[in-house]
Amino acid sequence: MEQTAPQKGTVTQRAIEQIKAMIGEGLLEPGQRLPTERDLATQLGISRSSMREAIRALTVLGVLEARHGSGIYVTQLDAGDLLETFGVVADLSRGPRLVELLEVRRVLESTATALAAARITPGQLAEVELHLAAMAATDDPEEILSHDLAFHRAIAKAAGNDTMAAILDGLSSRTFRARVWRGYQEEGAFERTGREHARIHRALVARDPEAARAAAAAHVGEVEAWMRGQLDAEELA
Amino acid sequence: MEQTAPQKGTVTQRAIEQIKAMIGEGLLEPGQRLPTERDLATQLGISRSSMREAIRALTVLGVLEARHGSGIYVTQLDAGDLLETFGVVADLSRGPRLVELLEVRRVLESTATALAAARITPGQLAEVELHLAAMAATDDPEEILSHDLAFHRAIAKAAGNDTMAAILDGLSSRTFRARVWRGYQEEGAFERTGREHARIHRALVARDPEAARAAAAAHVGEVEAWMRGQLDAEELA
DNA sequence: CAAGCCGTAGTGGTCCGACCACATCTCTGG
DNA sequence: CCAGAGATGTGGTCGGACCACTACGGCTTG
Repeated sequence: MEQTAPQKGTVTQRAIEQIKAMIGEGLLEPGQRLPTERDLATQLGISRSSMREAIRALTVLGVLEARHGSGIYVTQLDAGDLLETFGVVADLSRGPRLVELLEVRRVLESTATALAAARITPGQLAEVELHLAAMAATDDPEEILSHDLAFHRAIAKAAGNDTMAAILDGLSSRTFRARVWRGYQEEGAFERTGREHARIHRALVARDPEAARAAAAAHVGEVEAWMRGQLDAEELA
Repeated sequence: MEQTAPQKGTVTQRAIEQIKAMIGEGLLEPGQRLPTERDLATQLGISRSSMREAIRALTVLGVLEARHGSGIYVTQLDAGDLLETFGVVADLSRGPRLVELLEVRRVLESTATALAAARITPGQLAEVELHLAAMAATDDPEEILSHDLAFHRAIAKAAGNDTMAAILDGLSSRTFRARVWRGYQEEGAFERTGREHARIHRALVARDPEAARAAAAAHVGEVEAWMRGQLDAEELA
């Protein structure tokens, strides 16, 4: 009698689409609490198991958030929430795709750095300098990695485009970065990296977008070139 | 006794990480078939329900693919597979974030178009021209939309960076594009769009990367400006 | 002998009902 | 008035049953 959906795909898939549609149509606002799993399952006419799978799917996509004992909530739908999954791409990529990833990062990072040079506030600049100093003050690779990430993240944030910053964040996921640094440090590339960071910093201080763009592009380009070299070496082996 | 994992997070979450790790470490190759859900659940010491949720999660991430009656397989892990989820970002974004999305797209699309101008093959150029002609030959908005998407997709593909192409694809998801076109056509912007496409095409034929970059940036920039105008109008209302 | 049909075993898909772990509110006792 | 103990409701996990579909093999048939 009530034939709302004409049977396409699995029930779970349908449930995912329906909830997504509800959010898209504004029926569910960011931060809002959803009915319980049991109620939702009843409403959509499916079992709780299937509903749970749908919820799990939307959870990993950063659309929903399940709090044990409390309920299911729509996330803020921030760029960061939705783009968190981007990290798995970097983690699971290998070979030629790593170069492609770096190519994309070079394009975005140089643009973001240029924008940051024009827009960065004194407070944001101070944070950038903090990470820069921290990197120079230690020899612990783990710590350097952390501040390297934070350094670029702070710059991306200062560019004023959260979406771009979130993508860059995913493009530089921790495990991805760690893989690069591991082989990187054996070639005594720390000094050169430090110089490149300093160059980027100078451009930000000078509020020179063109210089910032060039410095950032060169910085990522170095890693890119190194990665290409690694791939060629592997091929010969 | 055998305390392999020291209880962190939910069981399902752990299962997701474990399978992801297996793939990351090369224990599971692209295209390979996994054990059955029942066996996997036993191996990881969890129930089938939890295992199914983990599989569902990795499925929506484009890492695994479940074929009813056949088994579970690792995808090719292509950029397209992994970045399919990117579309939901575009679908669920609203307001200012749409502008940010277009800003990212402008940066990437202009770069991709420039690369395409340098690398495009005659065959690829022919496909681009096919969609260009198809757009000019019809008045059906639906069909124009399809060929508009295909036009840009073909160019991105010709740039030779599949990852970048996949991101651009997500950035121009169908529903996102449809929303723009709907209001766009009321302002008789078809002609201008046509001219912009022609300009891009000329640059490709001339194999002029700089011209291609400029044309693509201007093209996306137009949409960007229109979107900004829409937002301002909404604010006043 | 070869080609096609068909049955069967095995797989993912769905459902159910029970119980556990945790968060939150309420009610009690000081 | 407040702190703590309990009750309630929520998501998390489990086990088992059955359905829908695929793939494979043997069987029939030409």
